[in-house]
Amino acid sequence: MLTRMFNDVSLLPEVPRFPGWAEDSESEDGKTRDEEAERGRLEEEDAQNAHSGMGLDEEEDEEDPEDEDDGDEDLVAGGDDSGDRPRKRGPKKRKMTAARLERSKMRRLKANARERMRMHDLNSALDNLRKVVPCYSKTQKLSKIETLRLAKNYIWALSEILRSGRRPDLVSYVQTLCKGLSQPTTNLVAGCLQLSTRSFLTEPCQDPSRYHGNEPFSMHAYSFACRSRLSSPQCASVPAAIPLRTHGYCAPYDSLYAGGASPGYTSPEYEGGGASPPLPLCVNGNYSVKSQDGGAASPGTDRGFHYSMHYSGLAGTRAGTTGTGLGTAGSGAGHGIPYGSSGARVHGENTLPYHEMHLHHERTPVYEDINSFFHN
DNA sequence: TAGGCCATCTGGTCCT
DNA sequence: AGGACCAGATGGCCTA
Repeated sequence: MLTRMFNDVSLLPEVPRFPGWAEDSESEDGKTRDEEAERGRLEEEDAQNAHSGMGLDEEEDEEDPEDEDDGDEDLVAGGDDSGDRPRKRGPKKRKMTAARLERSKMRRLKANARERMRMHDLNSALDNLRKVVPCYSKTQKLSKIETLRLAKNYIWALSEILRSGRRPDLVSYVQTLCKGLSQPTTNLVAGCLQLSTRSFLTEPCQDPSRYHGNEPFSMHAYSFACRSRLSSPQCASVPAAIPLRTHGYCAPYDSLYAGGASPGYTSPEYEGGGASPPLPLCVNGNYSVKSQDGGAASPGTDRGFHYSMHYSGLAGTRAGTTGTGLGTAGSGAGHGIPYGSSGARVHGENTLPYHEMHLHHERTPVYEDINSFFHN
């Protein structure tokens, strides 16, 4: 069930795809080609093993020459009914004839293959989960347990935002995300959010008052367009700091409401028409602190390039970019959490080329509910 | 080298 | 009988 849910991307918020993700080339069922190739290879291996008898217990390989005939009617109570020992209860064991042995081997091999596939599915689902939690890296994957913990914290944080109708400040947000995580993962998440670990580990956590804000989700103080990566030619011409919003909602929420659902939001900076899509502005929080200035690392070596808040709000882009009515809607519904002020600011650097931002999720009724909730 | 993480195999249990 | 799921065991790989 969980596996199915994780694999079913339609159940997940819309995720803009990073350039690196394109390599995954997922097939319809969410499996990558590599995984499918690997699966095929393993199945072949199993087929070969079935003939060679690899991976079987030694005792199973022992054959009783007396049982060469089909001994289905030969039953042994408890496996041993000789001597004075009382007969064991339970179903009578059948003698392992050669035929039964062979069938047993085949069953075991098939079960192994199924188990392998099941675990691959589970891992694939975990990979999908890694991509939608706030800290994603292709080069340094979160462990399974850390992924689950972070996901739980992330869900909790989002739920808290929805429940309270207030925006948390960055520090408390990161504290929430990092609750129960290991130190390395905590550092990673903090790095993703461009927050020094020390700045929040020393603070008491979970202060409800941190979810503050008189104007829910107003982003006047926190609107930063991400600086375009110097290495990204598509973004090279984007002004360094363009307010994501001049009024109203913050980036991630904009992306929930975009596509015409957000009355009053038409950022004047991006109202220009024309067929060419606007340059995307993002609020990705990147790990690459060193590349804040002009010394941005090259894409090939930029570790931080993968550490990203990939649910970047595309608030800088005008609504309805794709002409589908969905526009940029939802593509930022996620990590681009509106932070309250705690001195920490989110500086995104990654600006994704427009064509890298795939809108592969339909808007769900949930988004509509959220929309109506915040507009009532 | 110890410890963490992972993939795989395996047997048990439950369900169809 | 067979499949799904689970947990224990085991060995490999990697890193501090």
